[in-house]
Amino acid sequence: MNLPKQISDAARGSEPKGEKGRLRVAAIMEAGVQVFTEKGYDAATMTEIAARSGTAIGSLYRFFPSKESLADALLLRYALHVKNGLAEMAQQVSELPLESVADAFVDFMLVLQSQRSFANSLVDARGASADERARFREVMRGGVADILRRAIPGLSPAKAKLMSVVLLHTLKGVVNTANEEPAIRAMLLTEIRELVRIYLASASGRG
Amino acid sequence: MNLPKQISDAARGSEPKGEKGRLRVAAIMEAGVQVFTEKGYDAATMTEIAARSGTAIGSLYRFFPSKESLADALLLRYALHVKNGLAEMAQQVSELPLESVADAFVDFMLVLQSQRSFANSLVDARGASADERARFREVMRGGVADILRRAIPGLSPAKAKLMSVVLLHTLKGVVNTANEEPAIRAMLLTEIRELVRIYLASASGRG
Amino acid sequence: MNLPKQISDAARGSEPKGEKGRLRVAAIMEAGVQVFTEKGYDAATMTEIAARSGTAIGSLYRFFPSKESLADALLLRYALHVKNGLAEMAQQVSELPLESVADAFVDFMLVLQSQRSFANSLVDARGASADERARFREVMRGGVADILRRAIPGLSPAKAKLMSVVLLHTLKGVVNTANEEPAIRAMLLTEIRELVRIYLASASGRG
Amino acid sequence: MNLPKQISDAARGSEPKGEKGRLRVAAIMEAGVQVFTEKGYDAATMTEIAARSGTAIGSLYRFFPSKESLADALLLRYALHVKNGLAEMAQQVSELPLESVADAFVDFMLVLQSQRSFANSLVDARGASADERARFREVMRGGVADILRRAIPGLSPAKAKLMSVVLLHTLKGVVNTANEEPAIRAMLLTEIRELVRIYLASASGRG
DNA sequence: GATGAATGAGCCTTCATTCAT
DNA sequence: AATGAATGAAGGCTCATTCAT
Repeated sequence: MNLPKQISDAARGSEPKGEKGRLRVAAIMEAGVQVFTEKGYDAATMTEIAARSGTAIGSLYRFFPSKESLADALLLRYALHVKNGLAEMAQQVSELPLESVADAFVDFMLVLQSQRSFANSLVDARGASADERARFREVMRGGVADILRRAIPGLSPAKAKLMSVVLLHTLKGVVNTANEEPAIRAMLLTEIRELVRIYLASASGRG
Repeated sequence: MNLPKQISDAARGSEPKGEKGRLRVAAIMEAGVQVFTEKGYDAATMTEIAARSGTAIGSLYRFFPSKESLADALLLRYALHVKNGLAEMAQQVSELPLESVADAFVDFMLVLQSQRSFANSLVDARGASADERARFREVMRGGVADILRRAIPGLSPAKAKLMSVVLLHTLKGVVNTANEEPAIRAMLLTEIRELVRIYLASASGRG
Repeated sequence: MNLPKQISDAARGSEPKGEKGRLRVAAIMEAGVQVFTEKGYDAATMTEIAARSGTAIGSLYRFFPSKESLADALLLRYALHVKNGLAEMAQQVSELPLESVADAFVDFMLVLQSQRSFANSLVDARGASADERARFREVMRGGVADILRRAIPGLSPAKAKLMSVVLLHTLKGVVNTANEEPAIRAMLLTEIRELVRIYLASASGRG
Repeated sequence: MNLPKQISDAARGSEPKGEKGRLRVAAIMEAGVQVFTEKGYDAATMTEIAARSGTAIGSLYRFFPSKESLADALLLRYALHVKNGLAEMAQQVSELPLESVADAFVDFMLVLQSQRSFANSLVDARGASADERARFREVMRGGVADILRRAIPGLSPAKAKLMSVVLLHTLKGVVNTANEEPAIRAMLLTEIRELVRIYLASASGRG
């Protein structure tokens, strides 16, 4: 796919050079996350990403042959990250009361947060390729749907999928609170927690 | 501010030229909405907006001295539009059962929809100025908060404001459903309606 | 096709602005011929062509939306020029002795000369679009074949076409002599004249 | 000059490394011919040439310190090759009827053909240095002139040189036929043979 | 000596904005 | 006031060449 060339090389074995390459890729990706987050996909420039990561523009293009490929890689990495997180959550969820599950969702978004808002720009602003964006959405929805079915026994797969879409959107609200003043933000988070809680409760009742 | 120059002129009195100017501004704004919606803020070009509105690029710049100012004006107009809609809703809301209020919110978003997604691009993609975006948010929140207080007697202003933020975000989900397949979309809307309903009900109970 | 936008505009009527545009297009094309000739298609830069024609790079792109389109336009113009020249020659040819026809061919190439070598770069170096290059070749061959049939009664169309290819190539040699020292060049031209002469004579005999 | 450094080294004596070096140089040159032929001088990249020859880019630059130097070396080698071919032809030519000499020229170009078109790119596209290109031309002309004097007794050196230029250009037409459809091509070749034949015959008569 | 990651000048192209007409 | 040609900064991207390992 759009994985950086170096990553696939590095996957085969990690010589000293691979090590340096990996560091560089990491630096670029970090810079990418930063710049995309700050400016949005279109306004972000490869030159700035290169500069911010201490890389020559040519080197950046060595690892990511296009702006889109960088966005894709970032999105993919993030998707993987989230997937793992959700998988973990899935394993603990069956033993948790529904309220805690709600909290877990919110907390999960809180943890992602910083890495998250850039994902929003890439997904919303058509930054990444259509494919990658679709994949991303699917991963998110699948992971959440899975948790929901464990948390709410008897929930049909279809219903879980539906809920995952709505829930995911609601949780996106958590990230958006980042722009509010701290005091307000805290209250907003509480409010969102409450909303998620009653959503799950309701579904549990209905289901 | 970023109001079109002609608008302030026109405010003073409407000579034939003012009339023509108003028409032209309207045409530009319509074209602006179209192009921003289709391409997003960054990818939209002033030249295309001018062409699409049958205006010379120079004239466009006479009315809107920068791309951002056009985005600002569009956002402002939209905010006003929404404000009115919400104000209308506010007047009917006190006599409605809470479920109907929930539906009204969703239906309202559905009505806005087309005009709405462009607003999202401008707000999310930093198309408009930070000021205008903030103003936009405030208008939305204020209007919704007002409705909430009427729909749910005893709701404190602060709580209403808080809820408006969360509710607004949830309702944004309505617009996003536009990308889903029709069958799925219908179910998603139902799901969102349900969520809004229980949210209001819960607030009513808690309040 | 790839005609400069301004040219088609100007074709409709020539207002003062059209006049300026035409001048500018002419300047650009002249600079294009120069630079393409000196450096070849690939090594030529749009920036230099712009500078050499006293045009801002943006303006250049207003008239010729891509490097290739400029090359195409240049080739087309040249093709038209040659076509006319050949058509003219065609009308005088039936009354001329074969030797004079041969000379006419060589002289014709001599006249074209300066404009010619750039055409060679564009055609040989894949500078222009494949279409335009094919069209160019066809025009040249058709024109020459036509002349041949008038000059050599009884020449079949197929044979004329064949001969036009060979003759055209031979005549290309005239242009190449431009790099030789004057004294040598004169003798080379005489030699080529002789070759063309005997080629025509032979064909006349054979035909 | 632009000879590969290793070649001069190798000239002194051939240690194992010299042997390996010579192989490598050969591989690079082969790849160079391929890539230059396929893409033309400008579009060819050193990286691809390196890859195609199984050589590290750094090594390529050890042998050929610049793209131009590689082109020069290729042209030189080709010139030598042609020189030998012409020398061979020269020895058989005195016993051949003039028609066969004409055919021999055409056949010779046919044989070179594949290696030839790359030379055209390098020479026409200014790929190689001006010096090397001049040298190349001289070699070709000298070789052909020599043959001409043997084939046509009494031909003055000056006249032979003159004819060689014209003849060489005509023969270049043989290579160009490669782009035509096979049926057409066959006829073109016949036509060229005929032209060369009468050219030689004429010179023989005149001489 | 071999390797290939790193470099950065420079290319083609776009587009917001200006200003002469 | 209207027009649209002109401008040039800036962006994404390529590739010849270098140099640390």
